[in-house]
Amino acid sequence: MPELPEVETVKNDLLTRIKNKKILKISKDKSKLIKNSFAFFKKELEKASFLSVERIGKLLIFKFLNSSKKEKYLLVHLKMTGQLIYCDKNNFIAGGHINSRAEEKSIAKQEKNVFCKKGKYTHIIFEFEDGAKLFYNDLRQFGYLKIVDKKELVEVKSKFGIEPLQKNFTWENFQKIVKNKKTNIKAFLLNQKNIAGIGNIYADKILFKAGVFPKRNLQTLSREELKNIFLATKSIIAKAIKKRGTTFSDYRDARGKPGGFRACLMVYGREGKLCKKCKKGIIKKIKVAGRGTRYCPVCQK
DNA sequence: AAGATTGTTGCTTA
DNA sequence: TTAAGCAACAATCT
Repeated sequence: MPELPEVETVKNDLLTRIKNKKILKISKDKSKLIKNSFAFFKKELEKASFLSVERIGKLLIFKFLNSSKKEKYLLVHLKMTGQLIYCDKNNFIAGGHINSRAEEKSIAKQEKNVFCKKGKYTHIIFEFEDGAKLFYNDLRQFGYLKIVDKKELVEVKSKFGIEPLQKNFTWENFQKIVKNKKTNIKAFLLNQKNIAGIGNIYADKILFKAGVFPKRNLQTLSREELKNIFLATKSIIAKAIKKRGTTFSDYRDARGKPGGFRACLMVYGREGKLCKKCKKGIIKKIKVAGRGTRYCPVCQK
């Protein structure tokens, strides 16, 4: 599932490829993913160009000027299974050439649900002036696209907490957010109003690294445990971005490629297996904050 | 074939 | 008033 590192990777991939390119045409299969009317969506975006691509939490923000030269923003949330796949006019999925049916098939086999052409789960296609295309694919169709103005953007942005890789994510600020909260640590990490961008996979990974049991209440955590969680958050998010994100099932970057962080997962998806760290504990799966949660009973107290 | 999957919202309760 | 917790929702796979 795309969380901060995955969305950051998509953002960076797209930025270099679509910035300032004129959008000629937008077509759709299912418009329910678009939260504006499709007529409005087309009218605003066709003949415009994306001036920048930004990210806050797990949300992508594409800035553009509409035909009246008003600054507008396209918000894209990939939720669980959304993908933005960029493909140039020669059918290069950026980073790899698809030039034969056989090759395409073999790639589709290894990486199901990735398309250099319109596929079963392609819902929206952006066509650019140079013949390149951007595919929005979404198997479960939980994601959304929405055009907003500056006022609404500010409103949306204000709901996010601190970004783990920004300067203001300091030990002091972290302690401030924790203060007076009464929930368990996993729910705290998942809440986008506290820290922006952490999802289920990275929350489990952070708590494993910090050696903290996910159900622990914030107020019972020692200063040292909190500091370990703070440091683990920083280092894990940074490392995951370096590895271009985690692919568990559906996530792909804008080049259609899986992320490289999966091998680094210590608990997610490893229930019933021996803990890689202590080699004693068997990874357990429980429910915390309504989410499947994996932990090592030996390493996490 | 029911249950699991996760990110987010909105409702209820404390 | 605010936060915590929980159900609901989206569509598909096992």
